[in-house]
Amino acid sequence: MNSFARRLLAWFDAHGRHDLPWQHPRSAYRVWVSEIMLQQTRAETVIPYFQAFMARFPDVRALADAPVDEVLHLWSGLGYYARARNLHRAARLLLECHGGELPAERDALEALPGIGRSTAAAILAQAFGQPEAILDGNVRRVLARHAGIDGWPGSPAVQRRLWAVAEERVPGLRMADYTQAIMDLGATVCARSRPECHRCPVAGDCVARAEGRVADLPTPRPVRALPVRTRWAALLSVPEGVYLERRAASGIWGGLYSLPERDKAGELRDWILARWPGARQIEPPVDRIGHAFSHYRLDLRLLRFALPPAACGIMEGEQAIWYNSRLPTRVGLPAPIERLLIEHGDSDQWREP
DNA sequence: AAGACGGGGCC
DNA sequence: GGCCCAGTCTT
Repeated sequence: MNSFARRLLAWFDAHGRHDLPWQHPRSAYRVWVSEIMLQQTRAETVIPYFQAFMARFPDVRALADAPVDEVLHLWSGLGYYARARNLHRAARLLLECHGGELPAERDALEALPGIGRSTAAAILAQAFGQPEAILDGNVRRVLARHAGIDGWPGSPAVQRRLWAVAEERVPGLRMADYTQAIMDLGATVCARSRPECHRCPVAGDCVARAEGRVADLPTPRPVRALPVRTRWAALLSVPEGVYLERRAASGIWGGLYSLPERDKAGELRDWILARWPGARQIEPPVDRIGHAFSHYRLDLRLLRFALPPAACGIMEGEQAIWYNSRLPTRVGLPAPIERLLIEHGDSDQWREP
């Protein structure tokens, strides 16, 4: 075993995290779900979602048998909702093609939706003990610093070098522990800001440490300004609730339920009045929700409407619901929309006086 | 190769 | 308010 892995494992035995929920018990299914949740999301954020998910979907069959809306419901607030839809699709594929078990082969894993190179490797290493290298954000940071690799890790050339280093250092033994160890080191000691090099088991031969470049590695992504996108949304109230419709499966908030939206206020108003001729706009007319995505900033402006009492019954359909925060429907909601509905609570307050 | 895709935690 | 995270998929 190489010296890097040996020191890391000794550190892990003494200081690593041994109490994460997906470690007890460590089944392939639990490792898989945890790895998907952990994509782009911190462990502390994931833990409560993981617990709720396992309570509701204890195995592949429970997940496959559930309606996708319920999976999205338990994913609400976690973001990147394609992950949840892929997880659900993959569970159904596992039942069809792999007897409901996760395959222990890299190609078969990577063929499942939502599983790429790193996640496949994480499952193989942690659930099956195979000598596969992972390369997630934490590992990228540890290796870029320890090996002194310059350049933004998003670029293909830098990625290739990082993968090569990651593979060189795989120990072959204790793969579950090693995989957890290198992620833990990145999550705790070798953190993005204020790394604690004095506590690092591999600081002795860390290139960034030796060259005083710990704070400069890994190289940050090139800067670019975020565009602002303005959209108009309608808060349509009846005593029974607020009108929500299912969004398209792809794109922002895919598959979640949200307020009807248009690019222009006029388009939105015209659509509403055509559908509900008795709708009346409520003053003050405009409220707004600001929301930052990784690639643009959303300025969502709200128009409020009260509908005639009979409106509710007409519109019930599979793609639209009347949502009441006191009797929440089990569907996925975007985090800022859920906050709005909770803040305003009872829909009765939007009724006309 | 580049862009799309969420939300929260941290500074 | 900016940065970026336990990546993958689409184009």
